[in-house]
This record gives sequence, C-alpha cells and structure tokens, in this order.
Amino acid sequence: MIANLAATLLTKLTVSNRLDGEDVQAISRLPIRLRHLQAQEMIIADGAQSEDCCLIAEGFAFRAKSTIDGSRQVLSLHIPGEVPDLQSLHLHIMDHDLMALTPCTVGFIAHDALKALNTARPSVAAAFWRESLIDAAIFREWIVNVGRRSATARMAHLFVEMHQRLKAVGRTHEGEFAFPITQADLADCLGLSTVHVNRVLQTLRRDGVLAVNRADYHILDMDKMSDIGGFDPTYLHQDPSL
Amino acid sequence: MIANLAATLLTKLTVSNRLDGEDVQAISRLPIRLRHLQAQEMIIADGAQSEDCCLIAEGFAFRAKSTIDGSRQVLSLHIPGEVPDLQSLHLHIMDHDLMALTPCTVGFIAHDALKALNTARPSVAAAFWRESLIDAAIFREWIVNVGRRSATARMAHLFVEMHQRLKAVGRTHEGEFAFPITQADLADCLGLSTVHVNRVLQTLRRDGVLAVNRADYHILDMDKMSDIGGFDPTYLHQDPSL
DNA sequence: CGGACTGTTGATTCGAATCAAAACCGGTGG
DNA sequence: CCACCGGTTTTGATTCGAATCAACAGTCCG
Repeated sequence: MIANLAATLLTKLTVSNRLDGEDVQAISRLPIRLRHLQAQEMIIADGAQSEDCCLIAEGFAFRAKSTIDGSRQVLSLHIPGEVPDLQSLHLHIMDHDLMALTPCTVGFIAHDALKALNTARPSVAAAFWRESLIDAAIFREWIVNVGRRSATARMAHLFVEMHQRLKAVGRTHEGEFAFPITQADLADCLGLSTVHVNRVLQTLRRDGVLAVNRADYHILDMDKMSDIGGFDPTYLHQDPSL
Repeated sequence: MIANLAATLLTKLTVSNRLDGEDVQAISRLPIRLRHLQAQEMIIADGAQSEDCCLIAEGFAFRAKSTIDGSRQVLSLHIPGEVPDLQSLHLHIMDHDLMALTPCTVGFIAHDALKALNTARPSVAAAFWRESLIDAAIFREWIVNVGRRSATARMAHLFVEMHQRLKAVGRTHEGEFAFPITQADLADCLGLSTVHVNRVLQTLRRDGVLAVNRADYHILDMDKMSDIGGFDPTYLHQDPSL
C-alpha cells in the first residue's frame, strides 16, 4: 500500500526531476498515513494550519478560493502523484481550500518526516522545491488564461494542459483521458458561468475537436485544440534537464 | 553599494522570515553585479536561460506573458528587495518575460553563488523557498482577481496589495505610496482594457477612496478600499511565525 | 417513484471591449 | 520661448461576449 503510494509520488517526481537510487529509497521509506475521501470532501480549509502534506494516490483534487460575495475560483487541479499542499511545509496557514474533486485515495505525510528527508537528501529537497516552482508556473499560466483568453481558448487550454500532465504520468490513451469534473466546477476553473461553459463545450464538440462521454474526455484533434487554446507546454517544465 | 543592495534584500527577506546573524553575514557577502535599467527594458525574455538572479534595488519590475494574438497579461509586480526570477534557480528556461516597469537599479547574483549559499546555510535556503511560495500565493490571489472579481474590485485589491507590500518594507506614508505605472500597464495587470481602467479609476476618485497625482497614489480610505477589493492579507504571509 | 444533482436551452441584460477622436503632458529642438 | 512630437489620459458612441434569469430534460440512486 504505502509502497504503492510512494511509487505514485515517484512517478510524478521523475517527470520533472532526476533522482538517484538513494533518493528513491529514502522517498520509499516515508511514513504515509492512508485515507479515503468522498467527492467534494474538504482536505484542508482556508485559514487552517496543518502538520502534514497530502499526496494524491488516486482521484483528482483541487484548490479553490471563495470571494465574499460567494463566488468561487478554482486555483489548480491535481492529479495522482502530486502533493497539492506542499507549500504548507513553509507557509503555516492555508490561504485557500484544498478539496477532493472526485472520490480520492490520499496519503498524509508528516511535515517532520518531509523536513528530515529534505535535510538528509538535498537533491530531494531540490526536487520538491522545483515541484513547487512548477506549481507556480502553472498558476502564472492560469492568470493568463482567465485574464486574457476568450472563453473557448481558456477551455481548450485547460483540456490540453490536463492531457499533457496526465500523459506524463501515463494516464492517457491517444488523446483520451478520464476527467471527472462537472460543468459547474469547470466554470469555477475558468472564471465563467456554468451556462457559458455548457455552450462552449457544445461548440468544441460541434467543431469536432472534442468528444465527451461522462468523465471520458477525448481530444479528437490535438493540434487544433492546442491552437484554439494558444497552448505552449514550456511552462509545465517537464524536461528535468531544463 | 553592494552592501546597500544586500541590505535591501535583507529588509524584504526579514518581512516574512527569521534570519540569524550568521545568515545575515552570509547574505551580505554575496557577490552582486550592479546594473541600471531603463523603463520597459527587458531583463530576461520568455524562452531564455539565465545564469543569475536579479535583485531589485530601486524601482519596479514586472513579469508578463504574451498571447499569440498580441495581448499581454502582467503576472506580478515587483518592488525593491525582491528577486523576481528566483525560480530560475531550479527552472532553467523562462516561461515569461521579466521587465523593468520604471527605471531600475538591479543587482545580478550568480546562480552558483546562491546555490553555494543555500548549501552552506539551510535556513537561508528555507527563506528563499518560502519567498518563492509566497510568490505563488500572490499568483493564486491574482487568479481570483482576474477570474472572479469585478473591474472595480480588482483594481481596489491590487492597490491595497501594493500598499501592504510596500508598507512592509517602509515605502509608504499613511496610505500614500509611489506607484509609477501607466493605465495601459494597469490594464495588463487586471485583464482589462485601458479605457475601462481609466473609467474605474475615475469612479474610485469620485467616491473619495483614492487620489492619484502622477505616480503618487493615496488611498484615502483604507477600510473602504479593502472592502471594495475584498482584501484579506493572509495570502501575503508576512508573519514569519506562521 | 421521487428527489437531487447535472446538463441543456432560450430570452434578456449588463459589464467591459472596441473604435475613434480629442485633450493633456513632458520633453526636444529650432 | 514656442511649436512640435510621442506617449498617456480622457471622452463618447457602439458592439459584443458572457452573465443572469428561468425553465426544462436527463441521469443516477436510495
């Protein structure tokens, strides 16, 4: 079990980082507390302080922030192998919510254990730091997305990003991937209304670039979809040598 | 000179981090190469690889990304004491532009020197990591800003944020601060058109919450401005103990 | 079967973009 | 000292993308 969890983490870490055998060993030895979560279950709430980090083993999670007038903005989507609250290692108060998007299996790793690992293995610390910087790079792209792209481009960009990230951990099959998100949550990712999300989805389907069947997304024409979204993968920093 | 640059960096670092005497010494000994920049001068371009980080000593800088259709989104604004391209330490290719907003004095610090410092003094490494996480926290808030807030709220939020950050390094006087930005650049920060920025500015002035005289911004009613922007300072993580 | 989400459709409104032009400002040079 | 210039700010008229409001259909599940 725990071995499986660590393996998921390692799969993700090695997308963007080089780790040697000792690093892998040390990570595999991390004590991880398993937990199962329901869809929409809160993992850590805005304002809370936590003593551990959450590793997603199976399912999707998201981070979000609510404004006073009740509207919500999703800040990031997280896939298996990611640690969406890695920042809590150094920022001790949450400035947003972390929630399960779908039913999830997650592992909790104590801050103390992670800190000890970082001290013992600087290369692992560097990898985690780099992961948190990639996180920030994705935030930057999302600022561009909601700030300057049309509704259609935004949505296309998000789909290509999710495909690219899932592909890197082997969770796609020729443009197809599981993406279990409601249109309402999509709207909160993109800064749009659900009604408009629904309409934009229809045009993407009508134009033959996307097929959706429940949670099964299929990007039928990746080049066209990338074009529509103005997608450039540089910001994902998936090449460990760069 | 170099001592002055390091002092500016230390002022900023100690807003959010605890550093001991040895840390301060080590930072003060960093070799820094001085440079003067004109307004709108490129510091590092999207796609470039750099060997050093840029410390702002005087003036303002910004990071921005351009979409294919030519529009631009500003991702962050940077004030004296900040290192806007700290991420280049671990992400070796730029995924956005870094430019001077105003005439700037900046110091360049070699990656090698910073990496040596991080190895020698883990507490400094932790401080820099934390700084980069605060950077990410600000990105998150900006996603909310452009994604879910009205034009007026966005602008108010940005003004309060800038005031709060400048205040922390002693660059405000009772709601007044120098903020030398054109309405066009403001528009690119907020995902708005310049025309609309101009109109929103007028309403803020008319409502008596803001006075602007060239680059001199004066928030006349901080509570009201914070209210309009829905501002909550938690995300700035200015308390080193949290 | 009924109820609660989720997705879909249509009609209407509204905030902000766009287009276009004028006013303003600081600097430069004749 | 004033005419001129480029950049910035301001104003008005119009258009447009997306939100809102409201209702209805589909699907899952107890």
